[in-house]
Amino acid sequence: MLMHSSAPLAAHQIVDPSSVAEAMTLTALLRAQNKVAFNAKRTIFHEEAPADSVLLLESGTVSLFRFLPNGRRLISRFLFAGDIIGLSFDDEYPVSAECVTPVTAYQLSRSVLQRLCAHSPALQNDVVRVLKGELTSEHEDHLPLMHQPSDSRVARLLRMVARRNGAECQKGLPIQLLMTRGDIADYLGLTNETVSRSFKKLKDQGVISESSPNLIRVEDVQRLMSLADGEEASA
Amino acid sequence: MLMHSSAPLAAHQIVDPSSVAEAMTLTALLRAQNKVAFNAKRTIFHEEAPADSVLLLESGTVSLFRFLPNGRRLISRFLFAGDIIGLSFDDEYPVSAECVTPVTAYQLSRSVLQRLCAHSPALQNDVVRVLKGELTSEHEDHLPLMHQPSDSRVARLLRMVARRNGAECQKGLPIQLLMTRGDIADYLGLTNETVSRSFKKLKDQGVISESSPNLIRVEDVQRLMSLADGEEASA
DNA sequence: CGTCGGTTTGAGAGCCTTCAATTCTCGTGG
DNA sequence: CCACGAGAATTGAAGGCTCTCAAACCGACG
Repeated sequence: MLMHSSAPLAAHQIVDPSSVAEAMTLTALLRAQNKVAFNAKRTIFHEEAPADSVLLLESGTVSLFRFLPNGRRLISRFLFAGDIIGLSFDDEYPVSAECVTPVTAYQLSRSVLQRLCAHSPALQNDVVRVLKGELTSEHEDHLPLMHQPSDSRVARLLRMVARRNGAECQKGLPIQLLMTRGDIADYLGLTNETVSRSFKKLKDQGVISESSPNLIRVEDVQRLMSLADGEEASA
Repeated sequence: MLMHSSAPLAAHQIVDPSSVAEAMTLTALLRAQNKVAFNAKRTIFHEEAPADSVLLLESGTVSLFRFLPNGRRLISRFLFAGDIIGLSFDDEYPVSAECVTPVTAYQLSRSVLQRLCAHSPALQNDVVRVLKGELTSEHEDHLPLMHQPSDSRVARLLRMVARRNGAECQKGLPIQLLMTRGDIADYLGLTNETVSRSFKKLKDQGVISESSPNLIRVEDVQRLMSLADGEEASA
C-alpha cells in the first residue's frame, strides 16, 4: 500500500492557496478531495478528450491504453491503489483509462492543482517527485520487456504486480491477477495465446502454481527472479 | 532545434538564488553554465555512479543505456542538441551515458539546481515541463515499438531522428544516422542483422534510398509514415 | 596495403503469431 | 442448489518472423 496516512483535509481548506501548508504532499492534498467510484470495465476518460482532472486511486486497478492504427491495443501502464493518474497530462488525455476492477478514487481539477502549485513550492516539489517516479517505473517496468522473451516478460509482470501489492516475492506468495490474459498480452506486447503458453511453461517448470487463472502462487523464487531480470533462459 | 535563444548569463549571476529571474527557464539557466566537451565514444557517466550533475546538450548525440543480466545492451534513449540529461535522476545514475558523436554540453551541479529551484517557482515549473516532455516522448517513441514488427520499428526510428533534427519527413529528405546498426538494434529491441535486413527491405520497396549506411533518403513518405504509425504491413 | 570495426548476406533453428477448436470459469436465472 | 450461457482461457497445427551462427564485404585509418 503506497498511500499516505495523513488525515484528510476538508476541500474548502485547500482551495484557498494561502492555507496550503508548506509540508503539503500531493497525496495528502488529493485525499482531501471528492471521492468518485467506477464499476469494473467502466471507461474513466477517453484518449484525446480534454484532460481536466488528476486522480488518486484509493482502491482497484486501472489500465491506461491506446490503439495503434493496426488495431492493436497497447496498455502503457497498470495503476494500483496509491497511484496518481494524470499528472503528466497536457490539455488532452494521451491515453484512455479503463477500470480493470471496481475503482474508488479522489479527484482534483487540474486547473486548481496548477493554482495551488504556483503558491506552494513544497507541493510543486512533490509533483516533481511523482513525475520522477513515473519515469523510473517506466524505465524499470516497461523498457526491458522489449529485449526479453515471453517467459521473462510474464515473470516480470508477476514480480511487478507482487511489488505493487506491497510484497516482495517469496516462496508460496499468492499473486492475484485482476486483469485478463488479453490485458497482460497488450501490456507485454504479446498475444493472449503466447501469454497463456508462458504461464503453462512456468507451471510445468515448477516456477509457479495456479489455483485459478487469476490466482498464481510463487514456487521457485530464484528462478522467477532470474527470469524477470533477464538472465539466460536455459532450462 | 529545441534550444532557447535567450542571452547566456554569467555563472555567478545564477548561483545566488535571489538573482534568479521569475521568467528563468531551465535551458537559459544551463546555457549560462560551464561548457564541457567529450570525444565520440567517450562515456560521460557510468550507471550506479553518484549522480551529481545535469547537462544540456549543445551539440552532438548521446545514448543512455544499461545492460540486462543476459548481457544484452538496452538503449533507453538517444539525446540530441537541446535535450537535457539527468533531470529525473536520484542519487545514482540509473543508466550510463555515452557519446555517439563528439559532444559539447553545459553542466550544472544537481545540488545547485535543487537550491535554485527551491527559490524559483518559475524554474521549478520549467523542471515539471521538461519532465512531462520526457514522459511524453517515452510514451510516443518507445512504447509502440514493442507491438510492431522490425520494419515498422526502423521506420519509426527514422521518423524520430528526422523530427529531432527539426524536419518533418518529406520526399527526398536526407536523414543522417550517426549511430551504428548495433546502437539502433539495442534501441529497437532487435539485432543488428535484423536492422540491416529491414533497411534493405525498405530500400527494395522504394521507401528509402541509401548513399552510405549512415545517410538515408526518404523516397515514399506515405509508406514510411504508415509503417511508423503501425498500419498493416502488407506489401 | 593490411587491419579492424562495422555492415551485409546466407542458412537453419527457434520463438511467436495466426487461425481454429475446445475447455474452463463464473455470474445469472431457474 | 443446479443448469446454463457468455466471455475468458487453453490447446493444437501451421506458418512467418526474428535470432543465432558464420562468412563475406566494405570503408576508414595507420
